[in-house]
Amino acid sequence: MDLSERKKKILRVIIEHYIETAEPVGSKSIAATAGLDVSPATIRSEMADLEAMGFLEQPHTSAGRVPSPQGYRIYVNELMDDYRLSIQETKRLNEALHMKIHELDEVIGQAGRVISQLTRYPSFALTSSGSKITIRRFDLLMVDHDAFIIVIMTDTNIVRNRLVRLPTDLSEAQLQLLNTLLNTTFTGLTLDEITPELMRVTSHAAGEAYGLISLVVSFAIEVLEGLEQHTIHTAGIACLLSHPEYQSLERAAPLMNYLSGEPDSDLFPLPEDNFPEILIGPENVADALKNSSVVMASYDIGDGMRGIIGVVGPTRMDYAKLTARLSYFADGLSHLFRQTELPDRNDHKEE
Amino acid sequence: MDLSERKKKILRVIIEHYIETAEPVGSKSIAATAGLDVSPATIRSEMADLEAMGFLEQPHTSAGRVPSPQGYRIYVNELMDDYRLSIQETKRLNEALHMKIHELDEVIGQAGRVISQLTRYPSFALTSSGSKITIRRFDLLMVDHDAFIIVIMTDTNIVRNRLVRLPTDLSEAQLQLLNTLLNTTFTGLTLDEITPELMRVTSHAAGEAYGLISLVVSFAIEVLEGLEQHTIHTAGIACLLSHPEYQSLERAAPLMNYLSGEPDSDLFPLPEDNFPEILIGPENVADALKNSSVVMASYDIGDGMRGIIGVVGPTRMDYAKLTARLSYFADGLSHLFRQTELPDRNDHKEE
DNA sequence: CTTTAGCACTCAGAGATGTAGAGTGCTAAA
DNA sequence: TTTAGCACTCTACATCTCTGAGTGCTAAAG
Repeated sequence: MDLSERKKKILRVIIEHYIETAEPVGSKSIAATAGLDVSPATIRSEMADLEAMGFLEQPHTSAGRVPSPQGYRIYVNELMDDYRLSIQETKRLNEALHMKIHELDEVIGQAGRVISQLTRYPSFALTSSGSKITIRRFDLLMVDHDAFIIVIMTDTNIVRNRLVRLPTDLSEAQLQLLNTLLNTTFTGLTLDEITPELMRVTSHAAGEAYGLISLVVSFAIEVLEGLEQHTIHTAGIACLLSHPEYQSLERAAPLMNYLSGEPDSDLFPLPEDNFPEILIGPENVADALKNSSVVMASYDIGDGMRGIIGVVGPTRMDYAKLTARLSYFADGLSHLFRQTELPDRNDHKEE
Repeated sequence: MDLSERKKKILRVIIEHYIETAEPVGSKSIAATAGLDVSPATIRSEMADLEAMGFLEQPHTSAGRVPSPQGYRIYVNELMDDYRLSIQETKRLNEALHMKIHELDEVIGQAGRVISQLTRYPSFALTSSGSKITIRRFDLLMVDHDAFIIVIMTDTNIVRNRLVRLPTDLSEAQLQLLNTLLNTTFTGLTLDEITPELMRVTSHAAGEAYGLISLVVSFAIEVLEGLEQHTIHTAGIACLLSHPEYQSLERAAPLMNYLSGEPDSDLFPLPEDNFPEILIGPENVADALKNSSVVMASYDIGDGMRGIIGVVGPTRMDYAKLTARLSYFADGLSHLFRQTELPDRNDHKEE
């Protein structure tokens, strides 16, 4: 992109002005604001050029200019300054990061809710396991003559349990037998490797504990499926309504519907590096997002899993501020997961 | 309430008409619709009476009448026919009830989402434990020289777990000791009975396993707190936007904000009997709900716990249909919990 | 006493009209 | 290349009118 310095400056001023006011920007206000000492007329001809290049759009003839998605893109890539978080902001973020790590799902959801509150945009949160998950160990705990608890732990250190009540009685010895059988046969297998075939063979070997094997293993399958499925959590959908671009229901309703019905998690590509990812308008895959933007960051959960957290809003968002906040928060989450105890983080973020 | 038969009939027709069309009802359309052969003029004077009694309201002089909350209340209490679910509806409801019982929280949430889809209203779901919950048993599972899993089971048969990693090593024997200590000292206690005092005393008795006791017990406390706290799940908030009364943002935004920020669960009184509860407009405690109605039903989870599921919508809702659906669904959930396996329910619901 | 027809009255909503203001593009001069 | 000037365009807002639905009241009829 070979834009003259002046064009760059003008584009940048327009975008930042528009991000703040949400109203089309006219040549006059630019001439007044910008450090460049030229008349509105000059700005006008530059703006006409920028529009011809596709970086600006005009809602109608007598309105000012509005950035196009490509305009935002070039702004994000080349023009935008890094935003330095203020001390208050880091403080708030650190406070928000003071959460206890319980169930993984809970943390994910909680993180989303917090981010939504902090940014005043709807948020989404999901996890992504890089590799295939397997069961590391089974434990069966007898609680009653006809009931026991299955405890399953994956190689990613996630623990799930279920209470099972049986129609028939059960001896401690049986349960022991079953337990060792499970641990020798079904550990270290991915979802694909647990075939009905294998289950049948093992069941026969188990003798009287026949039905129990399939009971436990199908719970294991459920767990693995659940973990690979990456359900996506959304929070703060109502935040949309506070932004001027969603004052009309025609604009707000489709997006809200999309977000509240579980959006397809495949549509959010995992940011590869640790830097936040920005998807502007039509860069989004999902139709419902074509008029909106997504900013997201990823964090390390440990054990080969990553989490993604992001916000959805109008294309007119303060990308600089949002990426700064999100990546700080994501970093904080990584720390949190790495050492369960959050370290003092009074330091400012250094780019 | 001593309303003449004719007044009752007129009120009923007005309400049902309004529920269908969402538009103020005029005397003419009533005269045409209703089975009573009187002229619009007569209807008018009756309507004037009904308005004076507080059952109808007039948006403005030249509009028709609209039911007041009291009008709905009398309709719900006295005038409304029981709605008989159609075969398709029972079918759909039964299909929706074909869900697997995993984690309790999951079922609660799932039920809410399903109800929202079926009714096209936002839904909420929560649980309520009648009595105090206690821990029934502890299990500690060693997974590594420096890590173990805490498994806790409540007297309400809820099982929760957590993986704990320690800075120091740990022997199997220590864990055994700890386990028996926990089971003898901390079972059967309510949240209030687990005092810091008790923890300190027991910790000393534990000797070297000092810190571990408090680790496990504080997890137990977390679990108990979590269960007593009744977090409320909401789903399908965006459904609001499809109803005419929420076309304007001033009406929709406060309610959506209320629902998406976690509403206070105390504001939803537990329906005492098994019949659905209806709260019309100002009958609601929460300010945000004063212009809306809530219909809810409760179901039996077992072990002294009940679940509540309900929908939120405009006061103009088809209460007959909603109560029928909700109570059918709630009954289904009760069955589901009672026997984990849903029985054939091809029968229609008998009042 | 109740019901009905007739009639004047009220008021929201849809259209039409006018105006103000912001912003533009073009042209010609600096 | 930049700038001032100017005619032009178009939205937003306010005002106005008109229409139609629905009412309440009154007086006559059952």
